[in-house]
Amino acid sequence: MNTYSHLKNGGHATMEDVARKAGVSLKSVSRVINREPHVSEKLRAKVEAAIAALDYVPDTAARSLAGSRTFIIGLLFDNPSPNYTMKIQAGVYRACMEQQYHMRIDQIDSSCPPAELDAKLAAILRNSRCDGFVLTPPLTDNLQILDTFDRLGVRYARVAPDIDRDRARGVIIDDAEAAGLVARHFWNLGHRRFGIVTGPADHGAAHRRREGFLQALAELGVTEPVLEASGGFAFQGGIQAGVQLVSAPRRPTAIFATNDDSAAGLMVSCWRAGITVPRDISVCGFDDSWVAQSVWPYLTTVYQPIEEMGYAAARMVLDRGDTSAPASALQTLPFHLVERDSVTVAPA
Amino acid sequence: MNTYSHLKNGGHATMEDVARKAGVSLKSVSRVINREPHVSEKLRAKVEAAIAALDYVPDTAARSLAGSRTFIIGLLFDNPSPNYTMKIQAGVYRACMEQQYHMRIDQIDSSCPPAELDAKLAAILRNSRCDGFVLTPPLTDNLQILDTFDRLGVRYARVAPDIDRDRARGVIIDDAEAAGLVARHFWNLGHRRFGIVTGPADHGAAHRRREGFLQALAELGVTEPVLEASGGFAFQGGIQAGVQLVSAPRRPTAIFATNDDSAAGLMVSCWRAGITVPRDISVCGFDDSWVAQSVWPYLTTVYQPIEEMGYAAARMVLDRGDTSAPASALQTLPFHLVERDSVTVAPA
DNA sequence: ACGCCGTCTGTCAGCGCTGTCAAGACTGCG
DNA sequence: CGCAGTCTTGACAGCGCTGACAGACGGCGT
Repeated sequence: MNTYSHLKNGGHATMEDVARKAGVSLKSVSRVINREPHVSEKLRAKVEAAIAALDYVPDTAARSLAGSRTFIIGLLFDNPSPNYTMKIQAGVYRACMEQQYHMRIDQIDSSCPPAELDAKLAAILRNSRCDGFVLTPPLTDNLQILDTFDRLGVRYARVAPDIDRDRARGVIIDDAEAAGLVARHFWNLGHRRFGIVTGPADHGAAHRRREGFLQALAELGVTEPVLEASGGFAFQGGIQAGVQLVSAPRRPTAIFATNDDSAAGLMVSCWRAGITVPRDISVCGFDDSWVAQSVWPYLTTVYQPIEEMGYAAARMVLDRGDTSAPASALQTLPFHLVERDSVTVAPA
Repeated sequence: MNTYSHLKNGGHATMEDVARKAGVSLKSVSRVINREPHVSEKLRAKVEAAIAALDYVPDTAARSLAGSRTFIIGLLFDNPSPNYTMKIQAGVYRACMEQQYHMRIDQIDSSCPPAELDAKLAAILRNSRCDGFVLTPPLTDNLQILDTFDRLGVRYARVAPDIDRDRARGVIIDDAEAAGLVARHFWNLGHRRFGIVTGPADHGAAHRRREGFLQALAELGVTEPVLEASGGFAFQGGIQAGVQLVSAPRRPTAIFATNDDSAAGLMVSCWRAGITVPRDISVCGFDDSWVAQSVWPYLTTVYQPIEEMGYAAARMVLDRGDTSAPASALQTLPFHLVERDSVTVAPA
């Protein structure tokens, strides 16, 4: 004998219950729920009161069966980093909740042969049609996926797009500017000899971070060449890069590792070479990922609003009504430096 | 002018198309799809041929609207560790794909006040009714959730349950046995003085790992007391535990950190104290998480089949038909030792 | 021969909602 | 005062599928 025993349906109010209670037609309830125009204030109030009274929640299955929307947005990823993916996911999830949407998740191995990728894409598009997709790196820059979506008129937003940036909606941060911030931070602490652990050659963000760092340094008047070593955005790569950097004749006093994983590896190399971080060398990472606080000393790093990027991308997919923004708008989100323990003043 | 232009629906075959093509009734197609009994081989073959020919995929929304199933299973988590959660999620996802199910994800903050938790649960149960849930730690052992689900007759499976283990379906590993394996591994390498970094006091698995380690050591004939320090399953805690362990008068030569994060912290303490891992001290972790390969030396650790646990739990929720197994069956999955670089023979 | 039961197949009414269409209530204007 | 145009509301037919039910058929016992 529960509160809802007056309802035919097993405990769940339906739109019909709401309509009856409010004394209006089914369609009017539907209009209120979908925020359609041309609904009088009075009617809206009545319906909303009835909805609240009955604790009514529209049935997604029925809505998508009857209407043209599916109330699902898909998150496509192919990222080995669980931290990154989880954060994006949390953001997308939050956006979905706000709009009564569901989130679907699909992993795609973008390194597989084109034919296989095609099949996988077709399966995703067919099995559960979504109202839109959020693309995360490296899928963000996969032309095959982009072309397929554009050809089929599928709605999507890109997280951290690199190539062809204004091809579609996307969310980015200003990597070059962030790297410049690191450069100036080092400089202000008195550092004058610099090193950088670069990322994968074909990775757009990695490229922009390097450029930004180098250019800021040049603007600061640094003439001594910056030592470079490739870390491939990986822990192991960071170790190897560290070995090179640390044994250089004129050793840098400050090294910018372009992501946290390689920064962690770099620090290991320092330890092994008997160099104390940050006393002898300052190390700055990028991402503020989980690993930044799983190393010692805790990593000074650039915070990237990854969850916010997921959120923003999802909103771009969701906000269909908003025709004011062009379909290819790029949104730039703020970053900031997280000062922890791996960076300090230059040694005397 | 695409391949499917003969279909009324926009490119997607419906059950009606299949029925017409196979020359059978709608209901017969439905029977084949749902693997209902009393379907002749001949009819099944015809229908399956038509399904294949039309590339037909049943519409989930329609199925759940018409039938009693929703084709959604929910994954409830409240775990700060993205690694763990991602792995569980991958397993659940795989199980869902196999059965044409969707996966829903909901984060619940189990530390919030009971009233709030109740509200959150009600919202989840109401907003998108699921056919069942997978509960991950620490939700697994949350009595309020368990009670609510049992009272409402909601189907669920528990990942790594601790208390009240045979209250419902669940997937576990034998933590005590795994810890024993570590103990014997140390022993076989000649270690005779041991330490352990324990986990949170109220954490069942942490407790069992400690017990298993201690008991195996006792069985091996170790009489010297095992040094203990609490690491709370965290990096920072591992550092602190390491400080204690490392400065002990009769320093252990082998330390079992009951999870990888605390093992990473422990190793940091070793470095800082001028102790080389594994030359001076062998360190073994537990979980084989991401961090195990983000430290140097790479961590020897116990692999826990986390993704498999998610998969198995999801299967328990999905396999409704299988009445052969009791509703409270526990499934125990295998683990194994991953030998990397942080454990070696005892120093002379 | 008959009825009974078990197997196989089909008919049909919705599930809860939205899109379409149309009607009623206004408004402004000639 | 009448008419077109706009705003507001409602009636109704499905969306694609499943559950309940009924009919057809063959083998069995009596």
